Amino acid sequence: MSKFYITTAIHYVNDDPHIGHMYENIVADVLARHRRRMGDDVRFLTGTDEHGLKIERAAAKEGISPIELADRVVRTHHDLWRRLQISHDDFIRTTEARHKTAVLELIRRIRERSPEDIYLGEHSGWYCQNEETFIPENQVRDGLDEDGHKVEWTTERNYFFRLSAYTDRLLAHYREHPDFIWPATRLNEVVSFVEQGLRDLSISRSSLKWGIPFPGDPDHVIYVWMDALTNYIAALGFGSEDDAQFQRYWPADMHLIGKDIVRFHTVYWPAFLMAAGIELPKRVVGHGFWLRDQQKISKSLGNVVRPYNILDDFGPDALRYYVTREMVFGQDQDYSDEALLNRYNSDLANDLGNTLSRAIKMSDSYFAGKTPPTPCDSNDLRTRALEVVPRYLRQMDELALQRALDEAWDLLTAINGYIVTKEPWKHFKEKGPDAALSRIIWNSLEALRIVWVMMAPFIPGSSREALSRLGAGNAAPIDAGALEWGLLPTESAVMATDPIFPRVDIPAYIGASKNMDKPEMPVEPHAEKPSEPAVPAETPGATPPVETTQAAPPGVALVSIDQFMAIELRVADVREAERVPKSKKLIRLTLFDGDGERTVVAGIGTRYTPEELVGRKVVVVANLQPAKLMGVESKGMVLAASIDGEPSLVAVDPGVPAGTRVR
RNA sequence: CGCGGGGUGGAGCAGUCUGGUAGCUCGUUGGGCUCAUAACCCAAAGGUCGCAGGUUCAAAUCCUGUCCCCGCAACCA
Repeated sequence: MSKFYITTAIHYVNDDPHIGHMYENIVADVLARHRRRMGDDVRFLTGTDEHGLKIERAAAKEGISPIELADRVVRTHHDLWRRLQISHDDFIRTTEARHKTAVLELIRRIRERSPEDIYLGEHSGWYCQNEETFIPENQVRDGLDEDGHKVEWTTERNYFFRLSAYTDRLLAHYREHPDFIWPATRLNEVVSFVEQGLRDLSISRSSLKWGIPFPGDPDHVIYVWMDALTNYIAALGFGSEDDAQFQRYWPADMHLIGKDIVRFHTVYWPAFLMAAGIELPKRVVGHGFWLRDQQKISKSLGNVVRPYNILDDFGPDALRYYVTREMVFGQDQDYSDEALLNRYNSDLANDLGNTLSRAIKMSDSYFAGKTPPTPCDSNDLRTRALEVVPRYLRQMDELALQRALDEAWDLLTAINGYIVTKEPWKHFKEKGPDAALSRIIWNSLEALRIVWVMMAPFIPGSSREALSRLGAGNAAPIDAGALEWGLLPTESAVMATDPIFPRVDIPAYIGASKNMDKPEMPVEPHAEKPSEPAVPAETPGATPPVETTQAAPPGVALVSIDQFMAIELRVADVREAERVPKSKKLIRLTLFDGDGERTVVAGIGTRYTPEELVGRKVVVVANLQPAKLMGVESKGMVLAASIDGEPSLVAVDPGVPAGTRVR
């Protein structure tokens, strides 16, 4: 029996899981269920990443400890995976003792085996006193971070991993293991990244407290990737007294992750393992993203998809089927409830469910509530099944889930065709339930049984139910053997009951739940959601988008009239306007504000042309801290309403002279 | 020359690596059936595969150029 160890990324507990996380776990689950049924000794791991600044600060904001926050969010993760029938064998949290043990052991081994590879060095960056942390370069503007706090160029002593020493070894590994990274386009990206040469990696922070203390230097905690990635071996008991599972299951057969974190899994992680003398995972698979209206999902766009309503109303299998059927594995795909429901109606209700109903109904009425007495071992359906099943298995092995489903449909469609051709209802009227009719119905049911067995990893709950209704037995194993032709028992009770996938009236459903797939619908309503602060771009585990901070909703923080008056808003005339070279949406405006001219750069180029701006009156924030954008100094800011990123300038009546105060 | 993805019948996509009658799902139209969930079956209409060159007996597929769209990054003060 071969083993199969598959992992998802560990999801960051700053928020409830969205469609991207669900997709990842569903795909991993489909693969895990498939391998299990093919007889492999499967180990399926998922979990949560709980350390880091983002959690630390979100917890502080709520006045609770980080672990309390993590505990709470983890509950919703568990809840969701249970509802989606994710069959993981283990769930790891980076705050668990076993995880800490493993991380410390990994570092110990690296130091023992490659003493030069972890060293104390200096890390320089923009440090914010107020937040006690380094701010990524792209969040620093003009000496201020995103929240307007002052930052200083600071040097901190950190522990480093000598990643630079692994360039050649990594490249050699990619060459010798072309399957290491999937799909191939990702491999190319990684190779070209590594070929540019690698820089050493900072693996500790003294400014951060919520993490694992660095061994031998408790002023530091272990930073991000050295912590997070280790979960894959920590869950197997690496570094503990009982590492039997590690011996058994490592190296992982597949790390399933989002395409955004492929680099960390194919560069950092293998380098760490090489340094420690541990075998490398066999394969890293980067899946695509779910988009919303062709756009990346992000909180600031307000388009985070959490189809909990679909789960409530249609159960896990509608969602499981949709995400695996609709997405070409590895590529991006647009999500919509409507597309999901169309799939549900046309595939699950009309094809899968309806065919089940019609076959069962006939067996029920022609053969007294049972499967027919006469089986059949040679016919068109059997021939088709014998062709389809091996193709299906091949597609499953190649991660072509969509095509595997296509194969199942090939047989399913053949069943409908077979029934129409044989016209069993006519046969019954003319000749009654004879052996010929028995064979026709039995063949249909048997082919259906195989279809539903093929569907089992994708829609396990419905498959179990369908097989039971078919008379295949409640407890019949859904294993590799179940894909053989001829297993349906004769004269076994069938259940002709309600449709397994009732059709849905899509316009009515969508009309009735306007906000159905709109954002922010948690599994369980939280009393209060932490609005998380900006985060370093390198967020491990959090699959798709690194979500950006959204401005607080109205009514959260009140400002006094004095505070408001401190902002000087003025009417200004646009005297000149031109696009900032090479920029997409920046326009450089020369404004007359009553006193003199000033240059303001505005990000309105997607909506306005320079020509139409000249001569307009705009409202400008006159006393804003200047900032440099694309090399152009901007002294102020033009007010505009923004609809989905499309700006619309705030206007005043034409007669208002430049310089007039706005309030 | 920043990095990457994409442009294929009305919609959404596969096919491109390994050139050889352009395929799938949905939708549309006509017919059939009545066992089934207004389901199912058959048939038809509908595409010069973004554009222009080139290689070739043959190009959606290979090469060159070009236009457009979308992510990331840079620039949303």
